[in-house]
Amino acid sequence: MKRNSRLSLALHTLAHMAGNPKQMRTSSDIAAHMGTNAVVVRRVLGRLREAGLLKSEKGHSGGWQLARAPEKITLADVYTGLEEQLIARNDLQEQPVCSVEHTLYFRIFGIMQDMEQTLIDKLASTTIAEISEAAGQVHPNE
Amino acid sequence: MKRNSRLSLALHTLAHMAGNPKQMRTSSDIAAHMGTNAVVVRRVLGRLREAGLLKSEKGHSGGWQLARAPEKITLADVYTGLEEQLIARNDLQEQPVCSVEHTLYFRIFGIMQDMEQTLIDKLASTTIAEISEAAGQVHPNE
DNA sequence: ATTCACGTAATACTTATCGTTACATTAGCA
DNA sequence: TGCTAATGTAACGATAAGTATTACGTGAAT
Repeated sequence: MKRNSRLSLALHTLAHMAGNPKQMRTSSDIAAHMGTNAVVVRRVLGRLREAGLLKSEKGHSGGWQLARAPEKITLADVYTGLEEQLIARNDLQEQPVCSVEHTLYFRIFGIMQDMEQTLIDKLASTTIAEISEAAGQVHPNE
Repeated sequence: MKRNSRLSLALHTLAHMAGNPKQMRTSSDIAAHMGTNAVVVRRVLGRLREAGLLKSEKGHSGGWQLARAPEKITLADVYTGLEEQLIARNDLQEQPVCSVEHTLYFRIFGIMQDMEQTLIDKLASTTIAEISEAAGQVHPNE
């Protein structure tokens, strides 16, 4: 078990979808490809649906699809859609009383905020369509 | 309990030490101030001793001290001394077979490596002496 | 010698994440 | 209308990382 594999799972799945946006994929099929469980897939992709990146349909012939063109979905969209906060997570406890800790808190907090934004900027420069193309489409149906 | 409080603990402790470098501090006293256990303190500070930032002495009147002037210890020294890898940790599994995953892996890996270096650069611009001064030395003996 | 401090192994505790099961809901299809 | 296949979610268990605690060995000062 890895810590925080949600982003990998999401990016990997959407990059595949970018290779064939029309195709409807079930959480079960996706889970098999990713080596995990269908419920886990639905949990992760559910967040991206709320973020407007994916559509899901219930019932027979239901499943998952991109909600918009893969050229218009960046890696940053996926990252922020998951509300990950990989860097600037607030385990920098509550407001400290000690003046040294207080000073450190704000210095580090500021740096982490900058870093978080830098990461998003870097991720924003690549779309899932580019990933799909770069991968060479070895499996055009996936 | 917080996840990865080692860096906070280390920075906080060293910033205090910067305010009065001559003073010898016991892991017990430090632990009391930080709200943790003496063994935890020794574990964390032990890494910084190996990194050459601290000296420790056993026996009566033993304890911990900075190994060099606080003006010559940056936040980056502390970070790298702990070998933290806050960002670029390798929970990006082994070499993937799937071409899409492979492509993603290298793209993300490259970004994370850049981020890690960026973080170190940012931390390197501040010394623990500066933190101590900015904190206003409310408690000159700590 | 005794005491005080570090060094470290072993173990338990806590928390986040992931995996699994179970069941309700919804939509197509015969 | 029932059956099947899919999502949506709650509940619970399993695992791993981090931290806390206990215990004991070692070294140095008094």
